[in-house]
Amino acid sequence: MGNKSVSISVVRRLPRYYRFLGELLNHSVQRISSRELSQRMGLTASQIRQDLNCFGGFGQQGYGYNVELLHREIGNILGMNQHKKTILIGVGNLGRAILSHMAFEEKGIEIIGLFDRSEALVGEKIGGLTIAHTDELEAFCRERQPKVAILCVPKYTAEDLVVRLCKLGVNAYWNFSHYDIAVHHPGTVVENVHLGDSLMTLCYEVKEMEEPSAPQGGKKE
Amino acid sequence: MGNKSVSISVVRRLPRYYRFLGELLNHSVQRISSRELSQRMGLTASQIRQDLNCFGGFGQQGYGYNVELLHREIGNILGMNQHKKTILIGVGNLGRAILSHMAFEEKGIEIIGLFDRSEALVGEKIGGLTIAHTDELEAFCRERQPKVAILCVPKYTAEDLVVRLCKLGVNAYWNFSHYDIAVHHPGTVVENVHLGDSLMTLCYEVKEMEEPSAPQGGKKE
DNA sequence: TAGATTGTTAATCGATTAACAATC
DNA sequence: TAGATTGTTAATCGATTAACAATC
Repeated sequence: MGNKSVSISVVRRLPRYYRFLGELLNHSVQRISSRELSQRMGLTASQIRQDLNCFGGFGQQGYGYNVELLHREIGNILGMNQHKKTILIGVGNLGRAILSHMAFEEKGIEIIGLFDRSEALVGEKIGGLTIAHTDELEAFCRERQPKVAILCVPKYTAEDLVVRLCKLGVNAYWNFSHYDIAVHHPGTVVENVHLGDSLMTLCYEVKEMEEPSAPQGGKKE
Repeated sequence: MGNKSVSISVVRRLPRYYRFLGELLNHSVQRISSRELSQRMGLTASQIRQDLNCFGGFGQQGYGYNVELLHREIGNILGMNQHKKTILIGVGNLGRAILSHMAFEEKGIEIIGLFDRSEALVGEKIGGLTIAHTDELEAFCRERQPKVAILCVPKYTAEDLVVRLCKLGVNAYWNFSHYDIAVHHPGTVVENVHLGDSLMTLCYEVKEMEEPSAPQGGKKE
């Protein structure tokens, strides 16, 4: 079929489609047209049809899309039926929040290990898993072969960890640190969550809303 | 100067520039060319120059950019010198993680109130602020006039809260919920942090890496 | 001055939207 | 069949990259 790889813009919209379809499903909606979905989601119908057709013809002319089928298909495309062995490193506030907050299993992620470098935390149990010291990473990874790591550690810690993890065959990262994994380790798959960047973007927009595009400093006169 | 509003793609890159420049500053680097910065950041020099020139001519031909000046300018563009009155709603795991994790003041955000609807949490003190019940929102906002709300609550709670907050003049949201504020309340400024979506995007890429673009179900044959 | 590097215009590339024939 | 709505091609729009004259 010669699929040329789907653009990241499209991929990033899939989870949102998945959520909306899940809700329609909860409301027992059986079919939906691209037009109606587009109105609910604030997109164009064209875009929805284009996006979906990157992966296959899931609709039917004159009818629209079967909600349940489409929901399931997108779930499969996103790999939510998998069991990707995953470790989480850094069990501070953020790590704990993520652990308790995300529905990992239903996203195809299986957390098989927790690590921290603070002796005070090592040995503590969270959701059936015991926090191990980061010194144990090598032994653990050789035995259990995790594919994904969630990094809830500061930048300088991440830097060292990623070097070690890459050697151990971990090449996918959900990265909450400011360390630029993709730049330093090409060939890895990285999804960055830069909360600070997001907040700063909001700040910009707030400022813009209040005093629209005040010309900046700029050129000497 | 007739600034036409800067595209969101550009704005989203500003925090990253800011971080890189901050680090150069820490390493006592005084000047940098777009070319060298582009290599460090994994961008093109062209893009950096285009981006910066949306806001003014901060460089100097034959020299490059003064790191300290540029860092400060971008900080100002992002409004980091402001004191935006902000409330945080939902002081569970995620809310706490964010409170302890973000350097709010240095981003121009001043947290002036914490709210939760759980009686068990009301009265607890975190970082000098006492958690109040969400019932108090109206009284609080009328008196203190916050501009920004951070929503660390589930979707159905957010739905109700945003309606109330909009009436109270809060029109900027850092949104961790799945409620689609922008679709339902045009005129607000919203920055979504959809952790689940981010994780699912990673899952897709992991799957793609392992079994490159397996053709999907698609058309009946 | 010569060399370096910007600011800015033009060219390219990619993503979104519009249009419409195919078809259920 | 007539109406609806897809899948897909073509047109538009916007963002990125390349090129180069301006200038420090």
